[in-house]
Amino acid sequence: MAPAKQLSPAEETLWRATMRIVTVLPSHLHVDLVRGAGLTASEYTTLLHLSEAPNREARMTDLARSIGLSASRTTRLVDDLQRRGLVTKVASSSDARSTRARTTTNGMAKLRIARPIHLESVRHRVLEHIDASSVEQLADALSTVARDLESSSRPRKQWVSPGATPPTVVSMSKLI
Amino acid sequence: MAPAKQLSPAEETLWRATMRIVTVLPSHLHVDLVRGAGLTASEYTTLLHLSEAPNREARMTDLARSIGLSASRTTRLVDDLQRRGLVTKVASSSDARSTRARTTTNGMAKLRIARPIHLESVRHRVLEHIDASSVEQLADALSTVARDLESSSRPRKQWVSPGATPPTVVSMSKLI
DNA sequence: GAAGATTGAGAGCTCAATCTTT
DNA sequence: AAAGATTGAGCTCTCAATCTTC
Repeated sequence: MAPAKQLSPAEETLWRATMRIVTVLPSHLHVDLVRGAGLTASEYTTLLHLSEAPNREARMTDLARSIGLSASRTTRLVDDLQRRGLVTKVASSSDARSTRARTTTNGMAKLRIARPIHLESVRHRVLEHIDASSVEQLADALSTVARDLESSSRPRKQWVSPGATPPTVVSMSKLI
Repeated sequence: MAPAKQLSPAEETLWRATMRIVTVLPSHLHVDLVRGAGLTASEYTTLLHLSEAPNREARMTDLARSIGLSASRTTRLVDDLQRRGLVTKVASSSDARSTRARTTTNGMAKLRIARPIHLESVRHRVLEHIDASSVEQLADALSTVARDLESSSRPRKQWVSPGATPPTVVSMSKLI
């Protein structure tokens, strides 16, 4: 465990930019989507993942993992989408413990409306501001970071500090 | 308004990596900080910004803007830090409307403990996985994106869809 | 009236505890 | 026991409304 070196100037620049993007981008995309299509980011992602799954359906647990939310949040999210007619929950035929979520025709229609709105948002907020010639190398570099991030220890359970165990809710406002 | 072109393969790769980073990185950094130093990401950022400000203090409104949180959230955050002795609130001498937050000696000490822990986290989670030769160009590209993100219309107020106005809370779970 | 700060209400999310089925 | 899903409690955060001072 080295004694935590300072960041080099280039690293510091990179880091501040990263933090700013990580902080600000999600809310932009979210708002664009809510305004344009009446879907939250989580709802859009849920519908998108289901739409790409075999038979347009998935187990709750698998869905939770792929959209990156907790099981409990996924339950409430899907229940809400069901109330709005965009998704249905069906009992699994092979395992009575599990529930499967499936997109309805309305859900697919909603997604077809939302998709171009979101793509436009992605272009407008990010892609337009990247030089076309550097897209490829950027894709490479960030893919590596993303992959290694996945494999690094998941930040769950277990606590090192003594005493109480504060809950792990994340916010992140411009950590530098 | 063009009819929303699809993403090219390279763009799609870049986009998925971006979304994965934006989704996963904050929670990693947050947890590393909470475990290692007993500060949330927002608390750390607050202390850091105050520590860099003239006289280690700032108006609540200015602080809110620089840490990227709402005024109300900042109020409650600072109140909590004050309860823990890391910050004090002082009345402004020039404008009776405004309150200024100032870090205490304890707050500075806490920050000195947290800083190397956070830097180690940043290196471990991100910088280590980037080739040294590409840090500079990455810094350039992301800085441009970050800058343009700042200047693009802030996603506040005003609604286009008819009827109710859903609140704008963001989550973002792997939007693709 | 507008700006600065706070309070009230409520959304999104997580963890821990629980219930059912394997 | 362990896995899948849900419920209860509680945190972070935002918007809208309010209060005070300019």
